Amino acid sequence: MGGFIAKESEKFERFSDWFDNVLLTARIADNRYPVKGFIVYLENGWFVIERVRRRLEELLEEDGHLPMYYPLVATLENFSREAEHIKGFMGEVFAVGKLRTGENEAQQETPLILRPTSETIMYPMFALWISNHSDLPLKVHQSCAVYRYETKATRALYRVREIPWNEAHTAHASRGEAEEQVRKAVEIYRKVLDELGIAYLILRRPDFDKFAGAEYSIAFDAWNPDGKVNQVATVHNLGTNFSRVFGIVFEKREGGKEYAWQLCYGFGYSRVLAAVIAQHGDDLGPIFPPWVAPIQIVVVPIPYKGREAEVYEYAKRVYGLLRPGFRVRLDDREDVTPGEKYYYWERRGVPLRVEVGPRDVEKSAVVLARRDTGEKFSVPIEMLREEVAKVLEDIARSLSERSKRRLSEQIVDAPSLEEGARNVELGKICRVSWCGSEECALSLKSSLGAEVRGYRYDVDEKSDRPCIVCGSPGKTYLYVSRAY
RNA sequence: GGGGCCGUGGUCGAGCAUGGUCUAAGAUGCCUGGCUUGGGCCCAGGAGGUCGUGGGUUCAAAUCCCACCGGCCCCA
Repeated sequence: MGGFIAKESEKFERFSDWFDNVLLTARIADNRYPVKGFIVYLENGWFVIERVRRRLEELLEEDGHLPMYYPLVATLENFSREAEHIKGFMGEVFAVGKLRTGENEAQQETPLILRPTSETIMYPMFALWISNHSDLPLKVHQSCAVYRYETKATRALYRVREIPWNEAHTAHASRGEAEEQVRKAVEIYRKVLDELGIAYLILRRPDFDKFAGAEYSIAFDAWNPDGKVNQVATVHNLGTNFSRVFGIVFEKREGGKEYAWQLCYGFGYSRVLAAVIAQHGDDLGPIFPPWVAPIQIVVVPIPYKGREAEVYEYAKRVYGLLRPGFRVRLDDREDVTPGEKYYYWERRGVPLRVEVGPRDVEKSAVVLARRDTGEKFSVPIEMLREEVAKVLEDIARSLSERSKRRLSEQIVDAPSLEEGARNVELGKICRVSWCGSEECALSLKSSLGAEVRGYRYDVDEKSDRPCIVCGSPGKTYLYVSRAY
């Protein structure tokens, strides 16, 4: 009763081809839409995003974030208020205006811009709503799409021009309160990603790579089979940089006025979906963690000549038993062989298969087959529901563990620049000792040929080695890797 | 920002060098029927292509030239 042996050579060796293929055959996304950087999310991809969205929003709202929806467009004037912000984004904004329909129609008005992120759309409103300490904290969130005119090569889900995400924005009465919110935001994102079994590093970005207009930025970098890390979420402490230019001022309890302390943080749905596919998938296709799987269980009848009726009857019964509580599908197509059905659903990422044939009818049992390991085992029908629940849980757990293991295998300590450069070449995430100076971090970028992703936020990593660049005593470790 | 490669049914892909034999190979996927059914079986039949788009060269363009669109890769 052997299953298959999961292979991942294609995924690791030819990631690009593998990924594009999987998107289409597993009905996740279709990137043939004829506008660069825009894709169609198909039923399975969108299902996963919707599940993740609901869970994230639930956690945000438990923490007091109010759901709102802000306009897609902004005036160029508002967008330009914060100097660093506009510097960081100006090169990639979409402009919109009325389509000129006639030759002699007057020159069009100053174009509006499509949000590349919503600070400059939300904060003028914050200024209207916040006037005193009792108006704080203000926490809002929205799930929407933002638009960034990427000029580099785009890639479905990873680097797109229409980015589905959730963005949260908060305003607080003190620096300390804002700092506390940074920790809460990190916890919320961590929770969702952990539930998906995604393995990542939480890194504080070097100053030269922080969000345009932020005091500092924290990012979640997920590993990817091609060695380029995938930034799936970020948390930014804005300090009072934006409240100063948008006039978000509150009257303090003890009198006097103060600029509000602000945060913004974003969680990229399409990149999280990419991480789920890329980290958990194998050469056959994706393996969806059960709680986000569009179909969790597929029931495949194995009819034999002369015994079709009883097998189909039994399969229906099994299906009926699983229906309440599970997203289950009965594949009773009669002109397709069971083996073909196995492949069909495996390619679509269904985490668990239930096989029922004449042998099972006789024994009042079923065979469960795990998508992640290929393992098969027989379960008596009285135990069906509990066993299925247990196995699904175990699949989630083992996907998560396997992914964490992969991440730690991908991180390599580099004692020298040469070693580091070589490992970058091999698609590793290099951990290097660092003295803490901006110059040294900046120079790593060119000497290793990769992005400096920052140092650990959640773990205090003390370095006892000299800085890899300047040789002076190291303070902590920097992570350097190619990136999306 | 700089450089290179590529675009042929849904998907992959032969053909392009040396224009004509292309009424465009093959595979896979899809549809019909039969056979089979504990891992993609087999047999028979079928649908599906303005050769990315526009222009040019030519008696003749999938093939040569230009522009645009789209995709991939490398370097900053």
